[in-house]
Amino acid sequence: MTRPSPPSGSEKTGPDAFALLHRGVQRWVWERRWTSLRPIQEQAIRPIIGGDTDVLLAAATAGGKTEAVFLPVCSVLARDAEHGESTGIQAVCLSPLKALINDQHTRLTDLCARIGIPVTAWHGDIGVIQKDRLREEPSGILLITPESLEAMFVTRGSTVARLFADLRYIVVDELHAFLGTARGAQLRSLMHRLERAAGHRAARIGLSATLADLRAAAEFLRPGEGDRVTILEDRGAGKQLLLQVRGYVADLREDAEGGACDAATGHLYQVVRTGHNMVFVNSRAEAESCAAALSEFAEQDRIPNPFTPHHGSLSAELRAHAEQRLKNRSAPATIVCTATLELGIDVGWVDTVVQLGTPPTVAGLRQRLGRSGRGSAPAKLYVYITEQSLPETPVERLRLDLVQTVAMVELLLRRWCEPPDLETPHLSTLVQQILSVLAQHGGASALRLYRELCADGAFPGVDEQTFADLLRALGAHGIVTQERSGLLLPGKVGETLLNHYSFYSAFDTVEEYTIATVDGDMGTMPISPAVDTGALLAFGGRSWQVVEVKPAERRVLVVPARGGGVPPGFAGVPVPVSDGVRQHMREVYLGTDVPRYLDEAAAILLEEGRMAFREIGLADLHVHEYDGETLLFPWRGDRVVETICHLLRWVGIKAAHAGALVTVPDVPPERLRGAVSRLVKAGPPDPVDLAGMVADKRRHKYDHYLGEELLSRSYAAQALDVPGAMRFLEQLSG
DNA sequence: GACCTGCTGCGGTTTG
Repeated sequence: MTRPSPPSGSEKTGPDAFALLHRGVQRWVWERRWTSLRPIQEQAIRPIIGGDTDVLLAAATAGGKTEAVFLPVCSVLARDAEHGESTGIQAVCLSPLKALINDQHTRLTDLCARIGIPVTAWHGDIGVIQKDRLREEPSGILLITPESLEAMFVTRGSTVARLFADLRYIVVDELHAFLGTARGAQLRSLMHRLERAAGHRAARIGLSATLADLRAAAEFLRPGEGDRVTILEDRGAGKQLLLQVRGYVADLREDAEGGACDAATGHLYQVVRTGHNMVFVNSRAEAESCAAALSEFAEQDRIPNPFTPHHGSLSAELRAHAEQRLKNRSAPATIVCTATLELGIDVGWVDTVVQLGTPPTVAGLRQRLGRSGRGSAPAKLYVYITEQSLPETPVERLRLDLVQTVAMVELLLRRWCEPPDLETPHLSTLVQQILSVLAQHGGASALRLYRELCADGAFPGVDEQTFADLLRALGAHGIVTQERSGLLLPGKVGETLLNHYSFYSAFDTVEEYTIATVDGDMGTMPISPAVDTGALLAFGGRSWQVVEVKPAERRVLVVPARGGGVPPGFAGVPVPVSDGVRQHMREVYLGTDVPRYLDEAAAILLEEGRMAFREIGLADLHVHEYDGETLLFPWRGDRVVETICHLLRWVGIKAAHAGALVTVPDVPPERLRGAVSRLVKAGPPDPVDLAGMVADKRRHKYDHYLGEELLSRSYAAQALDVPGAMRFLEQLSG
């Protein structure tokens, strides 16, 4: 066969970056007939082969990140193998999804087989045979979830040091998915514990979507040394974006199925009835009802139904089937999905991305948009916003959904996105990690625990005093117990937690029913609200009738029905709106220009919102009286708004958080101002005291073992912003 | 009205 000339180098990396790759790896690249490596792939070779620096690689989905990491990693491993130097797993790749691991396993197997490096995929669906094989002969590359790695520490702690003795690289896939989350705190701790078990540092390599603050991501990757991480970014060629925000009005009070909703769905149908498209919605119920509504249009048109719902309550099989339909280019296919398809699961390029309703976050909107634009074709995004007809209340007149959407699109175009909270210690996850370390070593001293978990910043911000307080609280709850020698062991409750498989995840989930048909399980639904025999359900894009509920087995049996199903009552918590978005909403109200990406109806809605903003007098005031209630408009994120409510309650005023605003019943503006002035004069309470007043402070899996004092401190740090709230109250009183 | 993610070990039954 003919050999194309090797890919050429760029100025920045020198002409011989490709030459640094192992011969077997070079051969594999030639066989792929790649005419050149992408810039980020070339830039990554030198620092990764050098092995003496951590690397953060940021590029859009399908930007070739996986190869950028594994061409050099495999080169190093292949050379080691030739010198017979390795006796253990040399590279661990931590990934947030099982589907991504399967994907990567397929992609890497061919390259690695070529150079004789074993690749092992390891997660809950992988059989015990493959796992045993790796435990007996540890070597090569391990692709694993944080939860499975956690399980390895807990159930076979004594073997970890041997398995990872030769560890050179820790790769984190989709790093942005971990930032600022419980799972992220766990991941950080696991990386730290891996290096401690190995007895040396490994080069950490993070793969991320392009995010606004890559320095913050670097700091997450190597706490305390983020400024020494090598950052490689491929911002792409600045792909052209075709964007339209479409406005609709619907009278929600009279008929939820009203005419304007149909108008929006009717237009949407015309946009997505052909080609390959993704419609993102903000809830699982909406994914079901929207897919059903679109399917009805298809039925009326007598065309094969191209619409499939996709969300987290559907079984893995049904989801894989939907993904397969979208990938298959021979027939039109449109998937109606929630955030499940934001992460990097490969569904190929799609023609058009649609967002129904306000996007959840700017970062999420960017991820969703990134799915569109095949090759050099422009990315195409439609956003549909439905506001109420005949608005009466200030909230209705302000057209908040549309204005929030405009603010988010503007921020997206400026490359801004929500900053993750990386500073606050995640005490719930620290509880999990304490138990895990005790299981790993069969007990440990308090000092060893502190060194292993908190030193070097795996849990930044946890000082020795806080750690001691935490251990005391855990002792009081039977999570840990102390021997006379001082050795800490899991307590009775701790043992129970450790012995159940649900221990390995850092996040919490509620128990659910499995929805079962004669052909197999379709997915899950909440146990509450209760479902009765005979009820009609819309699920997986079809209608079903419940024939039996088996509470003991946690199963609901269903049979196909002819239609009329309603989506199950999925439970959920709101996604908080960030400070940056709310502050920019105020700018949008104060502005006068009408963005070109608004259709006529959306432009009218924006003008209506701006007019209401001026009429209510919000340009100068942040307070308004309506229908016996005083309304406050802080134009700040949900965290600040929530804190304002707590501060008002602190001085005896009943205040409620309602989206962007605070409502205060039965207190006229003047009296409220007086109370706020006194609060400002007296100065704010200690945030921990303020938190102490909050009835239910539990937010994370193990929060209820923290004890009142630590829980208040944790809540104050994570959920409150007292300085931010005081700034608004000072404006109000001033 | 409101996202997503993950999971061991063992005992039992069935099948070739």
